[in-house]
Amino acid sequence: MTEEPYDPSVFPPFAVTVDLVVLTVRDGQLCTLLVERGTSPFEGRPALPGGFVGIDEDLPDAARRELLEETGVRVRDVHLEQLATYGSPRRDPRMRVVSVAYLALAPNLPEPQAGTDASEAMWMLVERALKARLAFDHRRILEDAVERARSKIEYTTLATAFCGAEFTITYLRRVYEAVWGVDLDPRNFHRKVMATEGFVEQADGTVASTGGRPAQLFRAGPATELHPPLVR
Amino acid sequence: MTEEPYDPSVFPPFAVTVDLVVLTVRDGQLCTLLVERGTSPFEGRPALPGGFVGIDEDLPDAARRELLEETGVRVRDVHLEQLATYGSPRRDPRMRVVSVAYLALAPNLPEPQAGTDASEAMWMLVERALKARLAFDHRRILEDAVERARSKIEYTTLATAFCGAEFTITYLRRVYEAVWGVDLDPRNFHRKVMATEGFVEQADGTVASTGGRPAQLFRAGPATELHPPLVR
DNA sequence: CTTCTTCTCGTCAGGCTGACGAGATAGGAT
DNA sequence: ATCCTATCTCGTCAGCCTGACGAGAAGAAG
Repeated sequence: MTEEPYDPSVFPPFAVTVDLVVLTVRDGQLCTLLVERGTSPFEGRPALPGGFVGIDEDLPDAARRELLEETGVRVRDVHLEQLATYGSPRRDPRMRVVSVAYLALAPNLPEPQAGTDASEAMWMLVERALKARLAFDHRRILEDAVERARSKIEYTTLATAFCGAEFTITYLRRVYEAVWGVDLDPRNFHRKVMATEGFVEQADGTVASTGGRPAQLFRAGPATELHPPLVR
Repeated sequence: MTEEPYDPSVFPPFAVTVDLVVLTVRDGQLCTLLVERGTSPFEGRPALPGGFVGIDEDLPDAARRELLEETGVRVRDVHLEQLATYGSPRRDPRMRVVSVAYLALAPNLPEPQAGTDASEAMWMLVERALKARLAFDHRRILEDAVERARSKIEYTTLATAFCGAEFTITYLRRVYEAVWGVDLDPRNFHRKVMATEGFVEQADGTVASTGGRPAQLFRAGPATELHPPLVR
């Protein structure tokens, strides 16, 4: 059952696609980017952005390209990582498709602009998207993505990927609260973040106000893992 | 760039394979299963077991089939999970291949038997395999698999997948020591495992000896996650 | 019976966490 | 100007968990 080289007839031809779960925090709530399908199957249903991988295109490149085409977002600004691969024989009724799903974590992005390729893209609350009738097996992919994000911010500094270049400790806390769906004690959270070396580092501009005492601004630090982790 | 249905010419044809990283602990050392390639490219080099996915075959089924064909191991006895997907355009010089890698954790298995399909399979110390010149990008896949296994036994009960049906706490500790490459304090490890509800449960047969006081036998318990985790 | 080995149970100091008090520093109302 | 309110930041304290390690229990070997 090993490979016979150079004869394409011996291996079955698959289509390979990438699907993207783009997560962000808008107004303190976890949102994901969806597009409305314009063609059969699942016409009119919301779906994850994605598309076919070119025959000479690397998988992460395909993910970056789709992200740019469908949302106008450059990957420079977002964290992108492979999530998992979904290849059930009947997940696409037309043909055998294996889809490599990617997870993107982005800071609060503007609403997709009409008139661009991204005009059909929209942000939806994750909570609502999980109840919607998504195309293909995209609901399952979204579930897996959210669970991945929830656990990864426990033991890595990835929560800063949801923030802009500079942010306050409170904003970082709201990210955790949105992703985990819980309330955290502001004082303990502050202590914990400041005690973790390399998680955040102080930015010069030291203030920003929301009605109370101004908060100091921070940047993401060089650390990538949290020892010990921030537990849910 | 969206899909044009029913016309196979619009999407590029890929070959899809599964590759398997089978890890086990033999003689207190972490080992992986390799096969020697009999054909070009990389003829004669050690490689991960694997092969093409059938056009109507689900990905986990293909992994189970390859595992059985190349090692004689039934998946009933092992833990199998998807690791990641590797699809660099030039990872196989013959054609465009996307490989879905699976990670299998198995209890101490017998040496593959000569005369079977698995006759070319062999166990190799992971440490040594990582220095060997593996075929394709299999070294990278093996690195990722080992790192996955190392971190997963921190916060899940998966270490029991390396044990047989019944085992001692000491054997479980040796699994951790082999996978992590560290020494653990037997007394603290024992306390920690016993304090984690559902990690292990006592088996009736209460003894087994290795020169000192007999140890009690345990089975894997119903828990799947460790709260709090066992830290490296 | 003595010695050796390994398993199992305890002890104790130090660190981390959750719960919560309280001062610091701003804007807005009177 | 002064008070009020909201938020940020720093402290306190008891309780749990961890690492380091002592010591008895239970068998094998000589």
